[in-house]
Amino acid sequence: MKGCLGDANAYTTSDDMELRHLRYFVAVADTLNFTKAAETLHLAQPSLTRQIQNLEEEIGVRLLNRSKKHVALTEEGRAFLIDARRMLVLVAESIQAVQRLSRGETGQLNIAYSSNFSFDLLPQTLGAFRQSHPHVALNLFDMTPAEQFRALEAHKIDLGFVGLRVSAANRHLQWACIARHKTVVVLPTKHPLARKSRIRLDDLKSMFFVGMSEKNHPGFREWLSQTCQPAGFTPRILQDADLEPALMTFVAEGLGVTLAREQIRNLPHSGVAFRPLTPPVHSDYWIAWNRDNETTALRQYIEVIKSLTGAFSNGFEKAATSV
Amino acid sequence: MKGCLGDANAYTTSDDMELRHLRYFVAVADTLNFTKAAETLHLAQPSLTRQIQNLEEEIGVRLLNRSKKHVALTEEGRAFLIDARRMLVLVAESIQAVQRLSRGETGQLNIAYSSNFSFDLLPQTLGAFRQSHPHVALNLFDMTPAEQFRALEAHKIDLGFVGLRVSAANRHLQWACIARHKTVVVLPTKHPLARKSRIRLDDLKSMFFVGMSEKNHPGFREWLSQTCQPAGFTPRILQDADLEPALMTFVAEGLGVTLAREQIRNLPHSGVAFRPLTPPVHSDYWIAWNRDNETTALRQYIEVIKSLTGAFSNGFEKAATSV
DNA sequence: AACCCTTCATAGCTTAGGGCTATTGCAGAC
DNA sequence: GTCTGCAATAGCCCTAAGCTATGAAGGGTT
Repeated sequence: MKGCLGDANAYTTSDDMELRHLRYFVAVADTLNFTKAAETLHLAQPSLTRQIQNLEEEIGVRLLNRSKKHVALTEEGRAFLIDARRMLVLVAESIQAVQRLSRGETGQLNIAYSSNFSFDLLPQTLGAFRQSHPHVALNLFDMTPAEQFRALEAHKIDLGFVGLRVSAANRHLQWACIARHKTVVVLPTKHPLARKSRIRLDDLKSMFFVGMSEKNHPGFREWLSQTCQPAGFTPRILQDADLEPALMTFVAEGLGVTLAREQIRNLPHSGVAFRPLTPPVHSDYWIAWNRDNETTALRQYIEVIKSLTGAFSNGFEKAATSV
Repeated sequence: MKGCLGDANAYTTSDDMELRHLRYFVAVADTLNFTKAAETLHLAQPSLTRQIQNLEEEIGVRLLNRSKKHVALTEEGRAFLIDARRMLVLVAESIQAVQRLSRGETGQLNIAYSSNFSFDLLPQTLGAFRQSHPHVALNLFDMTPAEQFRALEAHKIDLGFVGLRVSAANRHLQWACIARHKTVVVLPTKHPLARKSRIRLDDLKSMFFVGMSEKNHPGFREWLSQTCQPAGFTPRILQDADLEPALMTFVAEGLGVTLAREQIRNLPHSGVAFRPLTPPVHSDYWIAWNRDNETTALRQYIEVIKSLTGAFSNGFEKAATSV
């Protein structure tokens, strides 16, 4: 695969043949007339003659039989012509392919999301992007946020719908806030506070909390603390849940209350009540990707996401996208 | 396939990309280090830097991310690297293929012969050639001499075991005499002359002859006349045969006598006798090929033929091969 | 035969650009 | 901070690709 440095044979395959020679040779072979070929190449005939001579000398094989008056391909010339055409086609196609790639028209996007927190933005953005970029392959992966961060670091995915922004994360990460969700209090139905239709943060000051494990949901504790900070307390977390269903169970069993995005209501639940906060508190939803992995397709997908989110919650993404 | 002259897109696929750019790019991609890549290319680093810049500018796509200190491939770079390697491999392989072709190691040989005149030289030469040139494809075609001449003219075959040399033929033909056969008189068994064990040409002066049709065996009449000329007569041909079996039948039926190579005895015959001439008369056996079609493989096959024929009948081929 | 036309090869000049050296500028490492 | 490693830039040189002019050799025409 590499340079074949030590190989004596590789040396015979002359290193100063160039595509120019192939282009010229094909032109001559097409017309079997140096003068006409030179014209179509916008070239003087002696230059062409010389280059073809160089080519033949280079590979050590006579490709053309020139009798004054008639030019004909030799057997070798016929064989080489086929290959020369193939090479030129391959060159042109490769360039076009890479250009399409750089325009975001082709490529792959590996996207991770958390199924536990299904929200309708993902399919919506995928649909819109697929329409404008039909030749980009979209590969979806269901991962916990922690898995997403690892996959981002290992370059296994290009974009993660991670939810919470993590301050301590890999500094190569790029972030964008794509939604702002209402935060709700999750508490047992038989909890005294459940009788109130709206709950103040302050009401939660002395409560025990159930949290999401750092192992699966990095940033949850930090987010919870920051959310409660305006009320002047730090939530005391008694128990961690690995996944959202466990969180619901723990709350139902009275191990504590918690805060979550209002989408958590979509999860199946029993014995659990949801109450809005008053005044309302919002939680930003973030996506993350690798700064050094900014494919055009990725950038354009993020643009699609932004334009869609901007449509239903305008005004905040300017601040959000700034790192 | 051709130049795609009118196509606007073809213009974007820049015409001054060269294999050099690919070689350099692959080197850089291999090491991800301009300085080291330049070394392995026996090149100064600034030159390499410039060429890679040119390449990127040329195709309009950033292939490498250079942060001072680290060089990395972009998505586009990864894609292009694969193609670049493919192209360079194709170039090297094409050159080697055409070189093998020019050394006669590969290729095709289309060879025609006349089955009616099977003589052991053809299989013998094929066997020897196959051993020294195992990768040359040998295609055999059974044709009458006339068909061979037409096929030679149409470049459908590369070499014909035509037998008789034809003076009026295509002037692009090249000839070689590869054997000298004894000429025998073919006559009915009940013919008075059949009682003699040896016949003088002179004995045939007043006979009627059976010949081979010009349509299938061009040159036969000429050969017959020239053979009889030393005896001072021109054979009178009453009847032409299209193929050798018919010739035998005609002779057996008493339509006339004829002359032929002694190999004609190998054909099934009844009512026909063969008698040597005294003094002995010889007939040269010729092969023919196109002067403008002299593949190396063909040339080497002819060499094999000559060396084999030279082994059992030395001395005559010098004169014979001269046109 | 004389002539012209076509076409490839050669000679010699010009110049673009590929390569070189020297240097800068930046980012990590110590 | 200083040192080191490495890519980019600046500016010069010289190879070689391109040009014009000319030669030479067939083929066709008169």
